[in-house]
Amino acid sequence: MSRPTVHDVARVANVSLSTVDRVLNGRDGVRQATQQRVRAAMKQLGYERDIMAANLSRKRVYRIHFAIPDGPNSFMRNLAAELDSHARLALRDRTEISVSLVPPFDGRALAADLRRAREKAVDGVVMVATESAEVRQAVSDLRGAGIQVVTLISDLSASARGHFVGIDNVSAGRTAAGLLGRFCQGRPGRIAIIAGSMLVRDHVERRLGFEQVMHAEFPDLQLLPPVEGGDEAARVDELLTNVLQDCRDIVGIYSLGGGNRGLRAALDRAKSSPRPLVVVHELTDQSRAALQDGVFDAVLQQDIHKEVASALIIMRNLIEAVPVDPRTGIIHTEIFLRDNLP
Amino acid sequence: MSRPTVHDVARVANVSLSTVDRVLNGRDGVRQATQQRVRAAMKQLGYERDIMAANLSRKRVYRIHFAIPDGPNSFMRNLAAELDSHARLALRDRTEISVSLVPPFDGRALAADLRRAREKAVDGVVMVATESAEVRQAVSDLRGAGIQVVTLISDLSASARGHFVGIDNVSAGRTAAGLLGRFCQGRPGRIAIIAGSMLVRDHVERRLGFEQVMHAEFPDLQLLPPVEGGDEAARVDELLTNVLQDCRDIVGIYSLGGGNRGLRAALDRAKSSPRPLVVVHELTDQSRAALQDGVFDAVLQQDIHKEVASALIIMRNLIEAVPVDPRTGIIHTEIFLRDNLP
DNA sequence: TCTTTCTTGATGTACGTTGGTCAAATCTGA
DNA sequence: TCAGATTTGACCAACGTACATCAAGAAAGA
Repeated sequence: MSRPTVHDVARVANVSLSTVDRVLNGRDGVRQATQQRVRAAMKQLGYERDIMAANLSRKRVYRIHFAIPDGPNSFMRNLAAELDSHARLALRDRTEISVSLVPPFDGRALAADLRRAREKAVDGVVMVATESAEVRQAVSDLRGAGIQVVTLISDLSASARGHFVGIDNVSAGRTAAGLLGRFCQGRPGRIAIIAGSMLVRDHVERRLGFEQVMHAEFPDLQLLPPVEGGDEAARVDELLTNVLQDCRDIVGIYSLGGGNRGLRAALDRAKSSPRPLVVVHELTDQSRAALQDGVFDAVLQQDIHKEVASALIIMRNLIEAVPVDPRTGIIHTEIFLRDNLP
Repeated sequence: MSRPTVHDVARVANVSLSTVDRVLNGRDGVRQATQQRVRAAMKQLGYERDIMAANLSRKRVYRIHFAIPDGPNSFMRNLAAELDSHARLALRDRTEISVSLVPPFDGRALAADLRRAREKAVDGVVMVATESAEVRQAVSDLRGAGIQVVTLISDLSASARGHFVGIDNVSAGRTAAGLLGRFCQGRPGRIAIIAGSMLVRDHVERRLGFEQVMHAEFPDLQLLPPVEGGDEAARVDELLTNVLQDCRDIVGIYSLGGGNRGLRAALDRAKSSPRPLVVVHELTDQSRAALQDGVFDAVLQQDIHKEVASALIIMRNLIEAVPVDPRTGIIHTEIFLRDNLP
């Protein structure tokens, strides 16, 4: 009726409890033939070790380290806050969370932090990745040391990470294009793209998806090459102001990174007419207000709370070598219009 | 360093282990004053009972019952399949899932199933609610018997349910209107609304949100009164065909329930030109194909997998009397265009 | 003061697992 | 066949909690 225990396995395999334990925990001193018997019994009974009892016994604590970008970017600030609130709750589940803030878009700094995590001998590392050879090396070292790695929000290419948690950024870019294209319907002109940095994969992928759909479905709209604002409001403001002065026929803007305060400031100053249609990422106080005021038309968002929760669940499963449902890591991109603001 | 245990509480409160146990588990025979001391010690130490150890000790199994609508509706079929796959995994967490399929839109049948669940003395019931006095009574009886209730996908009004898991349906309706309105830009005409039944709250709420935004923001578009297709393809086909024949100036259609196969059949037969813009709910094989073929323009979706996972987490917390983070139950409405199909 | 009732403490067993120790049984090789 | 190594079994204490029993102590009523 209820689930089988080691005792049941021992009885069926006709060995002692100790032997089952030896097989289960990979200790040596068990003959090959006996191991087979025990494993057969486990399979026959459908035995699964009771993780909770096991953890209780060995006083296990999962130690998980988060490496996330520092800086004024309000999205990352929210992420840090989210981690703080999770840290308290996670203790209930024997999970200890540490967080370090690393300089954004700086592969070397991230790699250094990963090395520190390896020395602290944590069980797992969750990071917002920056593309660089050093980072890929550091990740591979972590995995070599038996430490699980999950990328969050921004992925690493061809890396040996365990899993990625975040939205499908190519799809997000395509969505942005689908919306912007339809919203601009029958109004030919140019589209400006503002990114944070092409060193982070999420931005690269968003751009890719955006351009795919724009070229294929809305050939009337011409794309300007992306400008990189480093996710900083002041820089975005400056760059966009220049762009708006240079091109008077901008009908749409896609901002796929941070610094939306600067975006709005530039738009308010330019007072173009008709105003360009604007799709941005991340719902913050600024972007929400801009949506309500009709300055932005759509905001694409990822739910940080759910991302952190997913990352923790996946980490636990990876550490326990439990098969991970790939759907767990897929966070859907939410679309906010003025009408469905929460 | 590590979390405090009952032993620590006993020591600080200067009582025996037995007394702490009595207070913790609400057994009687402890003086008021002593109870205070113990509780104070728990607060001081930040003691939280180790649920895993507790469950191990008392051999607890969470028994959770799901009552979901039966019928050919592919959305509900997916839900049933999802529950099956969860049932296996949940055993790991000491959770036993039972499922019963009840006739859709039938308050009496649902209430009867809830009564059966009460007699089986499960720990919690998750249901897709149908509005009816009998259901409300049955829910109140369940809670009276100490059984937790969570509504899934469709809520109950003014009910004593513990929580709701699902999308914000008013917001979904508003989103549909925002999209449909913009897509129909500058093309005045009439909008048809197809619902399943006004006995389920999700449909009522979607309609409400849709009409709010349509009236406020797109006064050029006139709304036809909703037709009720019972989420059945054949009936939807028939009803919509009639509507399309009666009104030649339909520019948009919002289908907020099931039966999208019928919707598409009717559209294919009518061959209106220009074709009406269509927003529907739930991504199925049919709706996906229609999106790709350009017959549907947007599909709003809720992620059943995440909903079931959330419902289970919330149930566990309710049963354990752990405070529940209200965000856990909020599932975001996903929007699919042709460009971001997964 | 003595009995009765209420309150508290001490102790033990259990849950399913881990991780020991120690001795007994079994298998090697010479 | 015997020493030596290898494999196995029997047992125990722990993890943090639940739950039961019994006895000791305190408070209340007679």
